[in-house]
Amino acid sequence: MSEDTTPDIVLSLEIDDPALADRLATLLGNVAGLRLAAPGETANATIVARDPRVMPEDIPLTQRELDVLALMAEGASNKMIARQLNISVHTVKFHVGSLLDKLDATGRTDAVAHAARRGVIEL
Amino acid sequence: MSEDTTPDIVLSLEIDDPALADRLATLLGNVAGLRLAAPGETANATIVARDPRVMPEDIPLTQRELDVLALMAEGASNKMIARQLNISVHTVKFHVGSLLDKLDATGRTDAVAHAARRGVIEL
DNA sequence: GGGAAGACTGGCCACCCGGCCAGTTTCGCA
DNA sequence: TGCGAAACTGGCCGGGTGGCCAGTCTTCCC
Repeated sequence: MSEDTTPDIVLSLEIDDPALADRLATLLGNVAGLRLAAPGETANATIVARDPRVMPEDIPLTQRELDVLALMAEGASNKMIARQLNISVHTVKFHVGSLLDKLDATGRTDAVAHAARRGVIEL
Repeated sequence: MSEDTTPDIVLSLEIDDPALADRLATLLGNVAGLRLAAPGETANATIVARDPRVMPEDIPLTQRELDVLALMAEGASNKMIARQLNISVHTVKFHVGSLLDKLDATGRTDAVAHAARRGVIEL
């Protein structure tokens, strides 16, 4: 049945919602040139869906907090952030404190992890 | 054309490889019940493909280092990690030091960010 | 005019972090 | 049997972090 050099595209599904996963599997099963990955098979691409219940509201961070957060994610210390942003270390601490508060984090590492999880920043 | 309550599933594409993205777009464009997302539209699911060239070598971390790393990503302090793993704070520091070394990080926040980027851990 | 929010700064302080030194034990492999 | 790797522990210490207090300035809005 095949023709030449182009094999099927192999897709894997990572969908939280069982109903959606089912519909997709059914629809994609009938598409020529596509194939769903067998268990353990490495796919060319993955279809993902974040459960909408998981990301409720986005956190209202100010521009300055985003600036600080981005540098934190780069592993910068308060001193380095202060230099980069041309503000005092005290001000950096002030913004970091707000971030820990808003992101419900216990420390800067936790804050970066939370922010990445919620899509506030991209690692 | 429509029938009842079931709208099309909206898919967005996030594919590094232009050729693959093109093939998928073509194939999926002809599937009834599916639709590709318009720019800015929120999709039900996203098709992603990580460029294999992007993840070269994996870092040889020991089991214990992975344990520590996972807890670090949760925002745990050295003391908390020590309690969790039933080892001394000194030993935790020892493993953290190795992690900073292997992950080429300047601090624990940087280490977690690097590890997440390289797929060593999942946030 | 008064209030609220954001950005900014300072001092102070307990605690944490990371790097240095040193050591022990256990395990697998040559 | 020795040798390295991994895991584990200790002391020490400079610097970083986070929380508390206090304040100023600007901007926006009622």
